[in-house]
Order: sequence, then structure tokens, then C-alpha cells
Amino acid sequence: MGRAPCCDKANVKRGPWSPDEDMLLRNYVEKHGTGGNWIALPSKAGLKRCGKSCRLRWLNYLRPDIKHGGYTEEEDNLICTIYKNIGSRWSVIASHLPGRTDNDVKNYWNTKLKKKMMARDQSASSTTTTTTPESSLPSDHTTQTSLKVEPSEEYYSTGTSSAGHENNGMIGNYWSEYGDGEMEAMLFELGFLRSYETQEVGDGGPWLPPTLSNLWEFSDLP
DNA sequence: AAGTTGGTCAACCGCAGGTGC
DNA sequence: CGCACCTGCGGTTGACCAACT
Repeated sequence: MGRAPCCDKANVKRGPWSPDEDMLLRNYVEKHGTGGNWIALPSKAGLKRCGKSCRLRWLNYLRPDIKHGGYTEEEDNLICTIYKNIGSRWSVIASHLPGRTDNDVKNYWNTKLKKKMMARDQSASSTTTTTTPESSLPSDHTTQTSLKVEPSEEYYSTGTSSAGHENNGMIGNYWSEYGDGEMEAMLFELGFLRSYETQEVGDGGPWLPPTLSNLWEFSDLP
């Protein structure tokens, strides 16, 4: 016997949300929070919806800090960079783009950014023979397990970037934008850093930008 | 004007992992 | 330890709209 369904599909509404439903959900969450229980929330809020549907609606559309559309060049580059290194882990990618959701980033990538980056890739390869990470999208990897990016010295050392990180290429570029704390957390989360602790960050110790010697090779990414 | 095609995006589905009992 | 429940995630679908034929 399989698992019980999360809700009684016969008695829940599906499809697009109406303004009334949005209002009910927004009012309830703003007043009571989610209570850590999305399953029970619909009945409490007076909605005939599945808890998962409510959660999705709130996270992807109703949350007050949500941004829709209007992606900047910086966001494009960041999405592309992270995607190339970790694949389609949209929640991780979205966590580095304030106001963006995984669903939004995923849709944006699938509908626009992938083509944009491919076009950029083609134009870049027609003008130069050198391959940089920005211009070497993996042809296709829909699953994390298939992700095998060759370690590239260029990735870390081709750039002339911000002060103090001039030997870290593209990563250094992001350092200038996000700062040490953001980047150390990001790299650690992505599995680039061999050891968060050994960097002596967060306890007053000196923070050193990662080099090839203290980064995981991409093929060993978790 | 009608039909077709392609793009966009909200929403759904099913699975994996975490957690509490 | 095993089970059930819940959340979060990534892939996919389908409705809607605009552009094109």
C-alpha cells in the first residue's frame, strides 16, 4: 500500500487562484503565520485548497518580498555561474537572489536565460578559441548526478578582480559584489570550501579567499 | 479572420529527506 | 528502529497570450 495522499483531491479546489483566495491566504498568514503546518492551514484559513498548494502560492506569489521579472545582468550572470557549478538546484540558486523564488528562477532559466547564454556562448566561441566558464555551458544536465564539470584553473585565476581577491577570477568578481560573509557562506554551501572551520572565519580569525588548494575540485562536489 | 506555433509562467505531481512518536 | 507525517524540491504540465502564416 502506498502512502496516503497529502489531501483529499476530490474535495480540494485546483487550478488558478482567485483574488478572494489570495486575500484569505494572505490575511491568515500575516495574522497567524504558517504555524509550521501547511496541511492544517487551508481549513483554518477557510480555503478549499491542498496545503501544498497554499504553501506554493504563498512562497511563489503572495510573500511580500517577492520580485517578479526584471532580472538584471548581474542576476543573469550569478544564475549562470551557480548553475554551471551545481546544476539545477534552483532553491540554492534562488537563495542567492533576494526576492526570487526557485520556481521563478527555474522558469526564467528554462524560458529565457538558457537561450541567452547559448547565444552568448556561440558568439564567444566564434570570436575566441579560449574557453571560459562564462562561455562553456554544459550541453545538458538535467540531473545533479550527471554534473561533472572539469576543474578549471581559469575559473579561479583568470580575472582581475577586486582588491584582495585578484587571484580568484570570477569568484573574486562576486566577492566585490557580495562581500566576504556572503561569499564564504555561498562557497561553503555549494561545497567549494574544503572546511568552513579551517578558514577561521566567524571567530575573528583571518579570512583568506579560497585558492585552488583549499577548494574542492568540481568533480568532487557533493 | 482563422488557425497554428511558440513563449511565458502559475500550478501540479511525485519523490526524497527530515522529524517526531 | 521503524513508521507515518510533513515539508521542500525539481521536473513537468497546461492555460493563456502574442506573433506568425
